[in-house]
Amino acid sequence: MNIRVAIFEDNKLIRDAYEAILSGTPGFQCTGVFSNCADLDFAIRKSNPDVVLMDIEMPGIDGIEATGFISKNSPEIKILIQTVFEDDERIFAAICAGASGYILKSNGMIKLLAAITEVYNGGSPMSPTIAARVLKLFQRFAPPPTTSSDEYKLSEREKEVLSLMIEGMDFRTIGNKYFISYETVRTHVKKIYKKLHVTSASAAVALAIKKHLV
Amino acid sequence: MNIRVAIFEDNKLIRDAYEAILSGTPGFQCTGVFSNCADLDFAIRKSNPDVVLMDIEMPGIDGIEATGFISKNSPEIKILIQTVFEDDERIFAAICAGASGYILKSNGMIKLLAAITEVYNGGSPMSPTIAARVLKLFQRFAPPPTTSSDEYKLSEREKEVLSLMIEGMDFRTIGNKYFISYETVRTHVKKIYKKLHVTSASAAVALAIKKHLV
DNA sequence: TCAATATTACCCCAATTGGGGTATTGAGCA
DNA sequence: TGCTCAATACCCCAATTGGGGTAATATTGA
Repeated sequence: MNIRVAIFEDNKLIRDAYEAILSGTPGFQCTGVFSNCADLDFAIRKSNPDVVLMDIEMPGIDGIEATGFISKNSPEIKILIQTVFEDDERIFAAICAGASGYILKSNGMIKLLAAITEVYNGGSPMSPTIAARVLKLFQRFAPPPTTSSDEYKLSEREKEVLSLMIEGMDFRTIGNKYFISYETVRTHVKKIYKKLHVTSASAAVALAIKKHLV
Repeated sequence: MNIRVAIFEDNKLIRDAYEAILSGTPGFQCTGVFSNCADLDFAIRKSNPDVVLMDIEMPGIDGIEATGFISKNSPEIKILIQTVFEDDERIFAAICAGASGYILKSNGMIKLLAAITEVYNGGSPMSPTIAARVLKLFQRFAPPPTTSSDEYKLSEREKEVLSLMIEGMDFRTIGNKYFISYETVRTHVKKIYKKLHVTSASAAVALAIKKHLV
């Protein structure tokens, strides 16, 4: 199966080069080439891509706006940002908009193909310089010392039960899911509450989500 | 000029392999090999590295603690985390501790050398899978994106009540907080459930947190 | 090997919750 | 001026939850 790639790039030379490379490489398939995001919705539906190769700098709707639109409406599509810039603002905006990868145009065609494959497979290729900026941004925005999540030492079963509580299931339904009795679920829940120092499902769920215990 | 590298790794086989590779490759120099972080301060002063290759899983002081210590006391030293694990908690902790790069042990020796060079030059090499997790973590802490919090059209009072439910308060306590009766709180809660299409406090709390309704 | 823990399961009982009503007051709006 | 809706408050009742036990089995760890 080929990886279906749609290209958004305003520079004709680069655009044609990308298209040629993708069309000429086994495993890849260029299903759409666009010089702007004017009719983005149509472009996406028409090209039906697995991966979008997105230039940030474009006239009209820019690549970050377009990224936000695509990731909101078609979250299954991976978006690989391509740019000549590496400033914090754009990186930050692109990530928040839902970009899956962020590489520099200077990286060359072989790396580009590798990056496309990686985003397709769920990874997030980033140039090391980009990654360095992401880490710095991360450290800046990171919340105060969160308690290490297995601080509470929940057992595997307890985590499973807790995760279904987060889905809003009642104890009987949880029991059915795991083929254990209602009373057993209750036993687990009681232990969870003791370990988390809470006395209600709401508080347990809130804590679990906030501290990412599951 | 060689890149001076100190190795912290408890597995002797891996440790020796790293040392051999580094010693045998032009441009690199292994200035210290340590099986634990017992005398970390001394180890760093003695080996005076440009780059520390740090294993996360180590007996005694683990790699993350050690990373925090080094980056605090010698911020000019780059720390490249090496691990077999790729769970969010460790990645997050390592980044916050000041790691410059985070790669998987399965990545192989050639990539290891490339990664060392990249951290030395100020980049942050990351496996694409690691990077994907970092981006997800990032998006989690970044500004509340899509969720138009008034999607569900909760009234102000309802949002207030919901926010206290997230704190794990029971209805009576919530009533006392806002100087309204227990029954009124229940009335609000019922309306909240209808608006959110849930039937339990847990589900309401989970939805509220996930979609940033409050 | 012995102790601790995880997982399973049940009992009892009080408290809370979920869902269905009804009703009054006041604000905002056509 | 009616109409709608938010906010307040109460009633009833069934179901679920929270907290306290006890106990068997299996696995783990020291």
